[in-house]
Amino acid sequence: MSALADPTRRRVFERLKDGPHAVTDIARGLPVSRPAVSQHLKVLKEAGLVADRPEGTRRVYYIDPHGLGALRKWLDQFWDDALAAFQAEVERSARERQGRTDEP
Amino acid sequence: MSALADPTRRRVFERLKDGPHAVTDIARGLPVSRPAVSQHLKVLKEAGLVADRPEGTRRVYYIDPHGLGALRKWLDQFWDDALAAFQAEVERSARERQGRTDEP
DNA sequence: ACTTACGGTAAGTTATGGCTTACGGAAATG
DNA sequence: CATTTCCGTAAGCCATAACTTACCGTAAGT
Repeated sequence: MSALADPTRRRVFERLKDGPHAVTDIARGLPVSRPAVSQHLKVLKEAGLVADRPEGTRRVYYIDPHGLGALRKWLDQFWDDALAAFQAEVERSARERQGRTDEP
Repeated sequence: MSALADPTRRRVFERLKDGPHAVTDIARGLPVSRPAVSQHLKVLKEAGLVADRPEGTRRVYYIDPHGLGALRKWLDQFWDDALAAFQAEVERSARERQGRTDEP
């Protein structure tokens, strides 16, 4: 999750959304150097968000659905809990407002 | 998204998962000072992930379902696109392997 | 075999951001 | 009105991380 913090790294990641790309190809259009992109890809790979395969002299990177799925699962769980707490709070708030109509 | 990068800030956020809490209450149990928690809450608020209301002399923070929903939506969209690209790639790869059985 | 293209890694610099201490303002309490 | 509690903000420090340049290994083309 902290792997997607940096804006540039997110751009690298989003660049892979439409399919596999080589490193130089990814770096094209980004305001940073190619080694910087390599370093970002390393972080994304360690986070399990991307994978890579050699293809001749170049290295093709693509999104790893496994890591992205884990992130989605975490967020969904969080969403369920938070929503439940939120609704409970709304009800509690309503009950409190109701009880206060005849207090001071 | 980059708002949830820092581990401490995630702990602050997760602390609100079960309902609203005041600042001092949140800081209790965390290894950082209260002002640090305030700063984290400021970031989370600017990201639209939490909201707050004054309650006497204290300030109660709670998760904003709207911001969290937006994040979830973004991730779901990303998931769909990435998965589609991944499956297309798998098919392309299979087709390539098939075509290569009688080449060289 | 020589050359060229591609990409990972090292070293060093700079910038970003998280933390602390210190201070000031607003609301309840007496 | 004085005091206390709660919280946000400012200033400064320090660790981390993002970026660049330079270098080296590897695979393809000629």
